[in-house]
Parts: sequence; C-alpha cells; structure tokens
Amino acid sequence: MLFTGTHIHKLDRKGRVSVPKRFRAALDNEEFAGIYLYQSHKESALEGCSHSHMERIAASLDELDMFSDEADDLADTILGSSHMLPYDGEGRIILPAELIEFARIEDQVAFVGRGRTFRLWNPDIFKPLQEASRTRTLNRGATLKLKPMSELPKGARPGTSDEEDAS
Amino acid sequence: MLFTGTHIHKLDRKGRVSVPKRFRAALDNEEFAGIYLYQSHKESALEGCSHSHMERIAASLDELDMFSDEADDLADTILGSSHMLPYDGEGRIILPAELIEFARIEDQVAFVGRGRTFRLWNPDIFKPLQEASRTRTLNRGATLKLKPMSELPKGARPGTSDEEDAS
DNA sequence: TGGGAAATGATGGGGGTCAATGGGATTTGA
DNA sequence: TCAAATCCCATTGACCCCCATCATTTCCCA
Repeated sequence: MLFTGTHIHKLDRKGRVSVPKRFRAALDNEEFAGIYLYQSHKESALEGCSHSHMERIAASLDELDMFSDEADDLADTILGSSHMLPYDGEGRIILPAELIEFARIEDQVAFVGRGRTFRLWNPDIFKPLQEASRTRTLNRGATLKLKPMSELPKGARPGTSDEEDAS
Repeated sequence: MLFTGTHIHKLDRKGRVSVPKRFRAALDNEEFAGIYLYQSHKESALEGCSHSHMERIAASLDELDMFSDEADDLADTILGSSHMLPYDGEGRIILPAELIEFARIEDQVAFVGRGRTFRLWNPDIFKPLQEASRTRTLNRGATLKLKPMSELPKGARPGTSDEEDAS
C-alpha cells in the first residue's frame, strides 16, 4: 500500500510504458484498474495516484466553500487536468502526448515512489535533482519525527489487516 | 463516479456534441439517461451535473429560507435556467442555442471534470484561465488538507463497494 | 554454492473493436 | 406544412486485446 523506490521503464513507440509491478501491487483491489496522472505544480514531473486517492481529493474539495476561488483553482488544476489511465492486459498505460511533452520525457520514464503517491520523471532530469535533494537533507541534519505506531491506520502495523481476506 | 480530466469534442452543425465516454460511465445507473446544464454565475461556462446531483441542489435550497432573496436568486439561476438534456443513441446531447451563446462556444466544446460536477467551455477561453489557476495555486503554495480515509463515502475506498454486485 | 530450469515481469507489434463523428431518413409537434 | 428533434446507419481512427519474445529473478537440486 506504499509506493517506494525508483523504477525506470521504457516508453515504447506506441506511447506505452509498464507500470512497475510493485506499484501495481500497491494498487490492486482498487475499483479502477489503472492510475491517475496530472502535471506537478512545482516540478517538471507528473504526479501519480490511485483512484481512491483522487476520490479523497474530490471529497476534500467538497469541504471547501463550493464557490470559493481557491476551490475553483484547485479543481481546475488537479481534477481538470488529471488523466485517468487504465492498464492494458500487461499492466501498461498510454502516456498522453500532452504529459510527455510537459515532463519532457523521451524514451525512458522514472517512476519515483513518494508513499501514498508517486511521480514520473525523465530520468535524466530527476537524477541531478535527487542528488541535490540528498545533499540538502544531509547538510540540514534533517530528522524526521516518527508517529507512534499506535496512531497509524489499521493495516499499516504488523499483526493487523485492513482487508477482509488478506490471502 | 468521478468526473476528471479535460475532454475536447466537436460541436457538429446540428448542434450536437458527444458526452465523453468516461463521463457517461460516471453517470450510468442514473435514472435519467442524460445530463443537466445551467449557466455558471461566475464564469463564461456551463455547469454540468447528474440528475441525482440536481436533486441534491434542490434539497439544499429547501434548507434556505424559502422566501429569502438568496434562495430566490439561486433557484432562478440554477433550477430556473437548467436544461435537462437526454442522450441520443450515440451518447450525444443537443446544446441549446441559448447555452452555446452564453458560453461563447464555437466549433469545439471542452468537458472539464470537477469531481462531482463538470463544466463546459469554449476551449480557447478555458485554456488561459487554467494556466492562470495553476500559477495562482503555485504562488499560494496551496496545500489541500486531505480528509481521512475513514470519512470517505463507501465505495470510494479499496475493498469496499457501493454496488449490490460489483462483479 | 554454482548451474540450470522455470516462472515472472518487461517489451514489441498486429489486428479487431468501439467511441467519436457525419449525414440521411423518419417522426413529432407547433 | 414546415422545422426541429430523433432514429438509424456509415466511416474512421484511436485504443485495447491478444500473442510472441526477451530479460531477469527465483527456485531447485546436485
């Protein structure tokens, strides 16, 4: 249920790319067999998430005032620009030309896990950024304060399950 | 059950336009095979929704003071000016001339998903506005506070279903 | 522990199917 | 009787299903 690691796959000349097995596994028993992608606000990258995560975004937008400018902007930016991409029989998606262009992707795609979501990059662009990010983190001596186990959602702890049948 | 993405379709010279397959799918098992459209009160666009969402709007209006000016105005703008548009055999609707004129639509129509609802635009008008939205979102450093999974409607979470038989 | 066999995931490509579109024919309603 | 709406069918091109091949990992047993 977590997206982790960096996986580099090939974009074939039909515009298809395999979604890493690990990511698909994190997404099974979703009602929609596929992923959502939209343009990142900050980076030359694509944001990826599951159907249920997208439902979560929509539900959270409902909470904002229906007519607020902020809700409008977020709806246009995220919901309006997202692409719902189903798998083919082999677990691939078709990357829309618009997104390929935006992320300046050429013949390879890097799937980078970010926990509940993930990003897609041109590997040549991502690599130097990752290095820089690592350096900053080290220099800062960053420490991440971990939540106590007991506050984690059920299913994220050993010995529990959030499935009816986790076979 | 969620409207996402931007889909640009052609308006033919009979005034017909195909409703995107994905939107029709989000609307099946509605009792009315078609969509509702009404003029947006903020934008040069048309607001679109399902029959059941229209019911929800009507119910919300009931909550307001029946004789308040606000209820009057909303009833006039939304319910009074809404058009109930059935599909033809191919999943198209006929865009009423009044709405075409209001949204300044020419030969193309952009269907833009907004979660529970969607909007129809002249693509040439929408595109720059969406860019502006993206820029504002970025500058605002907008972070959307996500609702916890547990508060989502049933069927929006993996491992649950809102169907009698989800086969 | 090394080698080989088997399983699984990634990649390439052909062809059928279906959504989007265009237009003619028939019906309906003013 | 005419105009507009609905039904019906034809066309086309993108997408999806299917299969074949290749690469990698896993497994098994000597």
